[in-house]
Amino acid sequence: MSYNHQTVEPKWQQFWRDQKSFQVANQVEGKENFYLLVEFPYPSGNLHVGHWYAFCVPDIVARFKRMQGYNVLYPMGFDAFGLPAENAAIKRGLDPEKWTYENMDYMRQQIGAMGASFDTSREVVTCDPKYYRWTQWLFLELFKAGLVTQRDTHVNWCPDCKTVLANEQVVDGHCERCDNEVTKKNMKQWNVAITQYADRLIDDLDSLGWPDQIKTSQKNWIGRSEGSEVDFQIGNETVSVFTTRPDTLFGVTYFVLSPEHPLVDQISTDEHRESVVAYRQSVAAKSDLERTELNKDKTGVFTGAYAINPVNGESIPVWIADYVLITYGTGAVMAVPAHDERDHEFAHKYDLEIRAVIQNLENPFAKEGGEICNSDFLDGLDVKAGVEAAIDWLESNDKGRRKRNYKLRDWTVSRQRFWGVPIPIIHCPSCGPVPDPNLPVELPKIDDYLPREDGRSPLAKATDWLHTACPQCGEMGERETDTLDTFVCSSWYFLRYCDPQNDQAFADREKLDAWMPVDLYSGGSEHTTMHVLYSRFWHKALHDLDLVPGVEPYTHRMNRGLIMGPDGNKMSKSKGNVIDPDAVVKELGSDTVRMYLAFIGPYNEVGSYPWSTQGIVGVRRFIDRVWRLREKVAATGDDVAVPLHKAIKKITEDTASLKLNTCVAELMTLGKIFEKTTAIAQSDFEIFLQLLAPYAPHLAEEIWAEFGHKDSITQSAWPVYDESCMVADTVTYAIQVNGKVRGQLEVAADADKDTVLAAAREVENVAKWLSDGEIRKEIFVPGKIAGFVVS
RNA sequence: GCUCGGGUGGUGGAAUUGGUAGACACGAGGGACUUAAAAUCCCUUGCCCUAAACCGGCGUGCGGGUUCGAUUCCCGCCCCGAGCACCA
Repeated sequence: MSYNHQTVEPKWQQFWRDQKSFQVANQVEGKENFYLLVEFPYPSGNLHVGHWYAFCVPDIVARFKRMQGYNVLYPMGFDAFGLPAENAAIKRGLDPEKWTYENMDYMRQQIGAMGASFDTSREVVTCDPKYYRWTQWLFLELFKAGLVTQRDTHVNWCPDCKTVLANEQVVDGHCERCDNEVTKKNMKQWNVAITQYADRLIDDLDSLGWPDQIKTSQKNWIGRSEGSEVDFQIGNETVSVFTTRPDTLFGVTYFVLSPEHPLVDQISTDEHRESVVAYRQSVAAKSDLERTELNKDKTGVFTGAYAINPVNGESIPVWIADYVLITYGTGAVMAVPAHDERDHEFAHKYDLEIRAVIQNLENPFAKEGGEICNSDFLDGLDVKAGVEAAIDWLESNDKGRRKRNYKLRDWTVSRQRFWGVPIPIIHCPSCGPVPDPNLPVELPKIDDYLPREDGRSPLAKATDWLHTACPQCGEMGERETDTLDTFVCSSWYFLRYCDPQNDQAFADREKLDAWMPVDLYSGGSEHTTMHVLYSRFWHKALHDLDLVPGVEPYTHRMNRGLIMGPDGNKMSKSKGNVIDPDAVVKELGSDTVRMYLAFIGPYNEVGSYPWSTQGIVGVRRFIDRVWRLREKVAATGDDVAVPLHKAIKKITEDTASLKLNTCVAELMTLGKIFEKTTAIAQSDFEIFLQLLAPYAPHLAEEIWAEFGHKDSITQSAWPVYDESCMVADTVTYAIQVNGKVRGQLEVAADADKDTVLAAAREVENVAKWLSDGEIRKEIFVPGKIAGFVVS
């Protein structure tokens, strides 16, 4: 009878539920804890192939580690607040809460049908007041520590979502969620001081064994550069500039302020005021995208003012130009057209002086006109050494300050949207912003939750909720109406998994000590400069407040690849190339899908793999073959010790390093060997089933039970290989002449060098090649190569 | 432009302290079983040479180098993907 996954799989899923097979205690005597984390999903309403790839393939590792004797935490939950759920609800005219909870119910079923070994008793739902009470509490801890402030901020505004976005949520000038073009606004917003942690976020990466790709992405995003700050006088005002090239100070020929710089009005002369005002208006009207467009012609106007270069007292013109950004450095730059491409382009256009700096040891700051030059130092002095020398010179003349700058901006966390965590702050006319001690501050029920054009959150419509007394002085105040960015919710959810029911604290410290840091965190590469960066920061901030152990939340982070449609393109409804996992599971089974996804490519590398409707059939054929193999099982069978122990070794090592595709290949190879036997010893086949169990758990359980086992195979101990069982009686040597293989030789495994080489000479084809000349050298690689060099 | 990955059959991919390139799977071709088909099983499958096999030659993006031997190490290019990008 052929294998019927439609009855077998639900049976074992029910068994695991009934037995609470995957509920994990925080401590188990004699077992080491292992925390495996996957990113929890948005409750979008349906699981797609990407979810399967994200949840089921790491599940192989969870099951493997469990059998190896680890106490494994593999939890699941829902990232339930935020724009995706809200926008979907708006589109369908539904209540976001109802929509979200219905979706979660459906997705729980789908996740159950995967057969993944999640500990569902630890489920975390971020829109549940029992959860977001602690999101609010943690937010207030950061507020009290001075890491959260409300202030005027140059923000990214999505006109479609009608809310502020963090820098990380703007992709190439477009909203990360809806892809509309983002505009700039100046608004009073809540900011979290992630920039205070910029250095630690970079430097602590060194201690983590993460892939370089992830580390460098984060470093690029944080964008640290080292240089110095130099003061220029403009009239009575002192304006600092940040420069990475203080060694070019003698080549400064003009000075540029960002159009938004607060001093522009003050320093502009009457003669130039009109053009300055006009220019500032034209810049303000531009979107971020227009302003930063590549190869854009540089523009700017002269203010009429002059600045004094501190190193030589020279008077240089002050311009404003939008290639200088108000959000970086001091919003002002010293322009060195001979040594900076942008300054050069600008100087060329507006006919400003270009002056190169030639540095040598006798006369360090000689000057000379010229075109742009990149190598500025003679006699082997490199730029870095020159910069160091320049900073020394500036400091000895009381002009220099060493300074670091970052591209990273503070994290703007307030959102003008309904479906999020209310910011637990009360604005009091006398006391200012005051934390609300009565947590949770629940999201008010309102009928019209649509976002508004004016930038005010819809929560402002809940007037009863809005007006409340100041917890400090009792005066009537107003609640903050903005909600928190959903990335705040996800910055600590992995902590809550350690202690999900706790109503006294966000998590008990002992339980955090037991589980944290996460041993392996698998997720999508799109979160490298969003969620992963935010949560690292959040964790460090909590650590500084002595709320969590350790400075890093994740020991190892890996980015998974992408499953593409059968045509090689990203799956999308419009392309008609979407694979519905539910349909495939119905046809071929959950074991087949998960094993196929493991087989499709290495999980420890970021790649994109096209789904092959034919390829998955190959995996199903293997499952059917295993099912048929069990009929050959007897008390004793053929000797398969060598391939069996090789397979144990290979699968143990490669599962641990997430090369799951080669493990599936090895299982298939071993399956073929069993097919060639006349009978299979039950003890051998049980080892095979154990190796198979993480990959095809339902099938493995079914046959395991057929053999009379009462306990789940997931509770059995992972097989251990024995090196002595892996030694074959004979080995095959490749025989090379001048590096080319000319023959093969099978000899006893323990044959020594002389024996092998002597026999190798006699191999017919080899002898022919040796007769051409004299043997100059002999090569011997035990067990592999015997070789001769002739000439 | 800077940074980090990567380029292997018709396809997805194996194999690197340098040691028989192409495991495993898909696809393709041939055969067995069958009245027939499906399913299953067996054989072949990098390219060239050959009727076929042996033998031989070529072959891991391109060009050099080191070595008895290079997908692997070194130098110089090309291409693809990802991140950053008017960041001073």
